[in-house]
Amino acid sequence: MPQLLNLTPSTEDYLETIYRLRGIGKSGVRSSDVASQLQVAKPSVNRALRNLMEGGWITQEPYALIFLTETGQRLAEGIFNRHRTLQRFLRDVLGVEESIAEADACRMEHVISEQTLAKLQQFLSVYFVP
Amino acid sequence: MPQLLNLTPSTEDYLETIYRLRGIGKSGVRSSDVASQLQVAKPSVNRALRNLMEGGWITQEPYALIFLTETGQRLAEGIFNRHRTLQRFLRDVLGVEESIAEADACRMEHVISEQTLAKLQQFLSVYFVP
DNA sequence: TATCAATGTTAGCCATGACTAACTTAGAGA
DNA sequence: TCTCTAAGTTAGTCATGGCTAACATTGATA
Repeated sequence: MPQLLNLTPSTEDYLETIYRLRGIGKSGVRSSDVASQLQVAKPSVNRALRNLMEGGWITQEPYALIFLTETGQRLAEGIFNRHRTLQRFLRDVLGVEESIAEADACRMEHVISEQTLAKLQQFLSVYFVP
Repeated sequence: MPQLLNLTPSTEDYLETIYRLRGIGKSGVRSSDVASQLQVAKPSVNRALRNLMEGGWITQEPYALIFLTETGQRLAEGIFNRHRTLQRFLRDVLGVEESIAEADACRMEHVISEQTLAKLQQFLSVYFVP
């Protein structure tokens, strides 16, 4: 478990959401879109963004769009990768319903080790075309 | 996800620990053993026990041993079952190292759905003798 | 049986991460 | 260009779940 323990599950969720809303490269994300996506109030986002800025994972000028930094993007990709791997495994290997697989992946992505992730990926690559 | 969301991960950990320390039936568990097992301070246990009592999952007279109630025991068995299933799956199916599988199971047991648990058990029963 | 060390409890602090209320700012449209 | 609504921010509250310090109780042993 490498950087896993630097970010809390909550903070990982914010980072992943910014990534998924395409806060990549030159495009940016609005704070209120993060709020509605995660179903939280705007001030909750505001505080989380401050944490993410202090960690150097995003940049944001006051009242402006949110952008991932290079390291933030790498980190978000890692989280999203865990999510996608778990989701595929639950759905395609175990046969868990789509929506339940999605919800479970959302929670499990914050707690699995690097090794378990690697083994899951290995399992998928053997049984399915990636 | 049935009663899952009634208990927090932390509270589930306390309940499971009491169960594993054999707080079953007529035998009881000492508060300080829970503390050392979970590596937390005694007052943290004390507060958690109050929550567990309010939920009706344990009984404890002041300064005396902790006992699981009937519903507490059932709940703890469920948590422990999730733990054991995950651990076996990670270790025996995926080939994750014993100690890492244990640590992952410890965290994942609090977040997986009933359906995913059932699918994991089904998978194990097909490939291994239970 | 008196003592004292281990166990259990209480009170109060801190960080996290939600929230609402109240404000400031930005920018689109009249 | 003025206004006014939506977006963003600040301040302050609450619950959870850790912690330490200090106190209370119990029970084994001298």
